[in-house]
Amino acid sequence: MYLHDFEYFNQLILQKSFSKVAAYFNVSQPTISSAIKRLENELDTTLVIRDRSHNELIVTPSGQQFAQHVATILNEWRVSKAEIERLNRQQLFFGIPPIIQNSYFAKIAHALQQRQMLAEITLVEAESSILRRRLLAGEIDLALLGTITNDNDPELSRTELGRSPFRIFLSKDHPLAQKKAGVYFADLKKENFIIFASSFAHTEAIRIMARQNHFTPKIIFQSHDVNFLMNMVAENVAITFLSEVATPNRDDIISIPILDEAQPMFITSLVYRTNHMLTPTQQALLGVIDELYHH
Amino acid sequence: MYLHDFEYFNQLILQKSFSKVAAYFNVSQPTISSAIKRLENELDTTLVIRDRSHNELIVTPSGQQFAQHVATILNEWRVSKAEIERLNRQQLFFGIPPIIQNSYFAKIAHALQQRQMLAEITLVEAESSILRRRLLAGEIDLALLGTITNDNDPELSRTELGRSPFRIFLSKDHPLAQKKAGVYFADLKKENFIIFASSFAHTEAIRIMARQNHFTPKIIFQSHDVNFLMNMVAENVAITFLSEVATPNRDDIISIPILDEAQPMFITSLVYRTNHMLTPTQQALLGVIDELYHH
DNA sequence: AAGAGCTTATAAAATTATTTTATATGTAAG
DNA sequence: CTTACATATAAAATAATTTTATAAGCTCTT
Repeated sequence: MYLHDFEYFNQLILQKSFSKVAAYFNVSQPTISSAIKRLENELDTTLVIRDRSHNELIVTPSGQQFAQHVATILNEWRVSKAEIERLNRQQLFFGIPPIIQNSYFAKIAHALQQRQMLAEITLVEAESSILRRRLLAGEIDLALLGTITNDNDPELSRTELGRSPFRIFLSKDHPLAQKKAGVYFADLKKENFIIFASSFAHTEAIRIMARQNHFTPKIIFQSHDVNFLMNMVAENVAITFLSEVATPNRDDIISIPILDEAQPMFITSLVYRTNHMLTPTQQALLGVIDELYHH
Repeated sequence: MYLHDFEYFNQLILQKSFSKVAAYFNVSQPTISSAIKRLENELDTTLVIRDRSHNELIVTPSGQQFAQHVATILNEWRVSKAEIERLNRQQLFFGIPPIIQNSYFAKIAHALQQRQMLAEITLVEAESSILRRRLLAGEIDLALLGTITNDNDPELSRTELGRSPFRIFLSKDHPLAQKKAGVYFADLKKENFIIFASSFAHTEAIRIMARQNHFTPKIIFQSHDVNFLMNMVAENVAITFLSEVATPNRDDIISIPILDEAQPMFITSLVYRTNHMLTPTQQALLGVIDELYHH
């Protein structure tokens, strides 16, 4: 039984055509026929029904069940290859979302440089939801993720590093800047918002606040760049809603808390695949991050 | 790349000897040599170091990492085969631990018989921890499990059906039988216990109570048979500690609650593999069980 | 209703890959 | 220095898959 047979079957389920799968793999059509027949013999079942009268391919319950397992097997095999390649190159792919990068990576990088570990780390900058997907696909080894729920994929191991509330960021000249004690979200009905679009957690958080308060905030602009966002805020064009970890180090912007009883929290977690073996470097990185967050 | 190569590698990690693995699979020794070399070429890495000076086999970090994935892949493949075989035979292997069987299976069986589903179900009677292992190995499809924690394996999907406290069961002639309101566990220091040994949840629960109360109960006998246990209790030989679901339908035995503030709960859950596809029969069974528990 | 066009199946030949056989090499122990 | 044990190597044998060529089933068209 060749591993190839699994690839063939997987594509057959996706493409529902023997000949298209053959074209896809640059093999002849009978190759696919015999591969599927091999699998059916091995499993002693019918995986697909070739309904030529309606020119369609019906996947039997066995076939559907098997497709699930095949997807797992092929993913595991691809993850192996990617993971071992990085292991050989002594490269750790470390995912970090922009918001967290802005606030934490300078510190993390400094600590890593002291330990001469920076060269082994390749930074992958992407939004948390994308990093999550790439972790599952084995493309990155370790990631910091920002979320607002505690949900976890079974294949991922997650350690919560901290949680911070969301705040309102506004120009020091904005009238609300005086309200150091904070504001209720409902008080922001008339405000212009500029929001951070590159984080599922942030867009989701603002959606939750909006629904709880039964109004739609006036969003005049969305940006994927926190710096640009902050510049706009400093110019008093609009206010923004960001997690506390995004607090910029500048004196023309004030942040005030939100006083609503129920509000989402921005959870920062360190995540890796459950069946990923941590190398010494990776364990050291975990230690560095743990220290930075907890001491 | 043959699937066989994964089996060879897996055994090599376990047996740490090329020739022993060859003997294990009834193939010649060079077969293993070349299989491992194939894998090493494919992954472009060294998986094992043949240290002939010390006559030992060292598994490299890549090899260890890969071994993890290989174990997953092979398990998935075996699960596929077992699962599809049952699917073809229209057989559902349903695991149930003795305690839960005693209290619930009569009702479940009755409901299933009404729906003419009993013939499709093969009952697997075993302790929860064994059922859990067999679920993971793909040997059974669905199980009721009794636990005292909410911990869950990532590969298993678990639905909590109910939780019940533990109680003390004693003869109607036992002095404590008058204490209908219940007793504190600490009051049982002088009592003779006979305990149910076939349930990790039960032995664990009594251990927890013992530790909390800083004493070791006087266990005069352990049994794997709840009926025998109850007969001993009826004879006033000893008292026992069981979850409420085990309550027998007989009038010579009294059960009283435990009054301790902190005490474990016996959680009954319905469990199946996350990537297991539910057949119509299985969905119907889920419905039956859900109805019995919640209505 | 016959043929074109599309899809999948079948069988034999060709190809490719793995396994065996036979042997070599390296190391420890006697 | 020889034996024993473990793994590697190379060529031959074997086994498996893939290709080629062709058939068969079905729909649609003319």
